[in-house]
Amino acid sequence: MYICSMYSSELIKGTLKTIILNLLKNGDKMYGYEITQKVKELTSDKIQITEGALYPTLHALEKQGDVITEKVYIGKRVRKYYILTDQGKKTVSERVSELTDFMKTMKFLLDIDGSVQNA
Amino acid sequence: MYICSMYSSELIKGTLKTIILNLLKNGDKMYGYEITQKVKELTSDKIQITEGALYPTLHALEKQGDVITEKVYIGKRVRKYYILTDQGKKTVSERVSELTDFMKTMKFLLDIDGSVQNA
DNA sequence: AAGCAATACATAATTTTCTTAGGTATTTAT
DNA sequence: ATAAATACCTAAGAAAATTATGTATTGCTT
Repeated sequence: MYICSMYSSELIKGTLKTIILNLLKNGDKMYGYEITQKVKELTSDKIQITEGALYPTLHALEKQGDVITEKVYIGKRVRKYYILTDQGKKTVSERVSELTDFMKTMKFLLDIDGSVQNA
Repeated sequence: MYICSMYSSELIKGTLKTIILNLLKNGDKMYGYEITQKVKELTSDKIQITEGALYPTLHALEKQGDVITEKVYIGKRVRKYYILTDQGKKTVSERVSELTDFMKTMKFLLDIDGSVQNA
């Protein structure tokens, strides 16, 4: 899984596209490595995206038209920036709403018996 | 995926064990079919566990010692009840805490840029 | 200057987990 | 009678991650 340090490997999957798209939401262009570092930083190392998960996902997002890319050379080293398309913007809000709704449903489902979770 | 009606097939995976274990938390013994119906009912049809996902998961939970089973015959039809073990109780609280924490992390990660989600 | 860590990209084999599709059989409602 | 609901199960395939590689540049340390 792309989560290494904190969460068990079976817990949550399928949120990677949502995480990536959401980071690009406000028009920032970001490159792959930058995304991994940003997520790591924002979550205090709780979520660490591995490269084996990241790059195939970025390529899939490009293929389905949610992002376009822009290569930039920093010296001899290449950086591939990812920018959200208009379609991508639609996808982000759909995905985030969906995830928000799912989390509400899960919260209800897990608290339903009356016991209160420590959080 | 085991979610049919509402959530996209890529969104969330890996929460099935947590859902099942949590339903058994307060000592209720439940059988497979009952679990699918309970989840369907509690989530207003938003989450529908398919049998192809359910039974292998139940067998895995038994194998790893989180539940034990008890066969009961209702007429000629068999029901296999699942009951949480002491180890299972530990697993539930770990899983639920983990999921709760992950959802908090995700919420922070998705709201970080200042925009407010409609929920 | 050598060597290691960090930066930056990428793919491939494997594993896990779910979907889809199939199978058996009993009970209840029409 | 026959269809729908109840109740169990497995197997083939797909999707998404993990783990293990690979390449190459840049910066830091000794």
